[in-house]
Amino acid sequence: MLLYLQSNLFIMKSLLSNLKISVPDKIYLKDPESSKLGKRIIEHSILLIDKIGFDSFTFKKLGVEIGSNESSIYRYFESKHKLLVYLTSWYWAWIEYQMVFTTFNVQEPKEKLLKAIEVVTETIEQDDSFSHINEVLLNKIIIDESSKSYLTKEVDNENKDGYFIVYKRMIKRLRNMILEVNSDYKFASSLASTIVEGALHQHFLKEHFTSITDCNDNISPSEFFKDLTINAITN
Amino acid sequence: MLLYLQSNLFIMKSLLSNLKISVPDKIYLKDPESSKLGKRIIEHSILLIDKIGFDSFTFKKLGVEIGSNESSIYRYFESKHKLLVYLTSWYWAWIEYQMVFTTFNVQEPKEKLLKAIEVVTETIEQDDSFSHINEVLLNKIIIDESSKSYLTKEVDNENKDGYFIVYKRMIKRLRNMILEVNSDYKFASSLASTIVEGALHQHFLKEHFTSITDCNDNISPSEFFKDLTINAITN
DNA sequence: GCAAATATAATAGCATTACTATCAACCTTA
DNA sequence: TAAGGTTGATAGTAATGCTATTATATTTGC
Repeated sequence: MLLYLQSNLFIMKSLLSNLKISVPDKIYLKDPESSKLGKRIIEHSILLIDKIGFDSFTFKKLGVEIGSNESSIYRYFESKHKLLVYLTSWYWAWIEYQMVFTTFNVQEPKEKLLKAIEVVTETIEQDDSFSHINEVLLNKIIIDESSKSYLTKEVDNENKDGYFIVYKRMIKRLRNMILEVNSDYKFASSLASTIVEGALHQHFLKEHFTSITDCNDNISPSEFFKDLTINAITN
Repeated sequence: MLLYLQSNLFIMKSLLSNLKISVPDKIYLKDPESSKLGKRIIEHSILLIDKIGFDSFTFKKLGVEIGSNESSIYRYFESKHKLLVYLTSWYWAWIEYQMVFTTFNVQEPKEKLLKAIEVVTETIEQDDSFSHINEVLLNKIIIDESSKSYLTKEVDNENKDGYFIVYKRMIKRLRNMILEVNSDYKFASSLASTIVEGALHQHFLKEHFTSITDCNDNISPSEFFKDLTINAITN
């Protein structure tokens, strides 16, 4: 199955190189995909946030990193918060694409669901379709920082403005696959959101709080959540 | 069972009024429980963080709120981050106490586990044992802000210094109760940590992202996690 | 009841942050 | 070649996250 997944990934990557991951345009002032500087902002923001953490990250420091001016970065994003929202949206849109592609031709609902869970919970492998984006580091940022994008006093307004649609849409797809296996299951949405956030959390724990997780180099969060899901919905 | 739980709570509260919730002393410079000002700092930090959010919260604003000086607050806590770590430790120690007390005399492992899950996942009711602490608001803060206490570049050092032992100890108790029901279950630690963080997350979703949760006024996160746990570990 | 010790308040100061504004330079492309 | 848009440089501002110093209360121990 791993081999199958990998060859799938190969086909998908060649497809993706002609595609643009679509992020809601309210998030940015100017589309960073539309210019060289914009791409450098995305590329180096990922490197810098991974290096010093989102809390210490500033546009001034990013400016130094890309040999550009702070004020130029402000022309793309209103604030570092919006940049984080952009990065998380991009990430989930990319995961969503992989999820849809990987499960598209799978008939058996259970097999389909398990593949989808794998896509959202597995450790990320480098994808070279988007040369300026380091997906491995972006995944680390999602694990360490993404919850800060919605744990704010402005969530409800930003949610109304569509900042989190990609994330919610991806979770709804997962919920639907759960319901395809068992349409009587009462908690499909909660299970889907628990799988996604829970997997990020288990990845965090295996790096920092090893005593309260079973996940490590041998047991992956993916394994745990596949077992959990199957037991929860099939009886 | 609800009645039984409530009478238990009554006995527990009278007990608690003679007890002090113990928080690791590395977290503070001066024990806020040791003075009137210290207690005012805790009391009003809960009110103010709930009101304006942790990101906008500053010691200067808190000083205004309690009619005291910024520099006086700095004598109790090095930073607002440490104050958050203090509040979360206090909260989990309080939950841990309720968990131990509520399950103490319960013989049947499954019943014991279900009661423990209820304690960690249910919406909090006001507890008047600690007059300066509003547990309902503190619970809201835990839902909205607690992950910021460990999602930092300093986690590993702070973890070594024991900042998170209360939290980890509470999760280990829950893991042990899972193992008492089924000692062969392979993911007891991951399940315990998923229940605790997952419940906070579901509480957040039912307030802000209702489309990706099944939880609402009729279905509680507690119900979901009890069902999930039983299906996961019994077969 | 008074002195000593301790806690708190007031003020100032400082580097950094998170921006905004202005203007100049440059680079396209019609 | 003029016009429009993009980027860079510089400056400025209010707020943040502290530290330091000194003065004033308050508690306590004798």
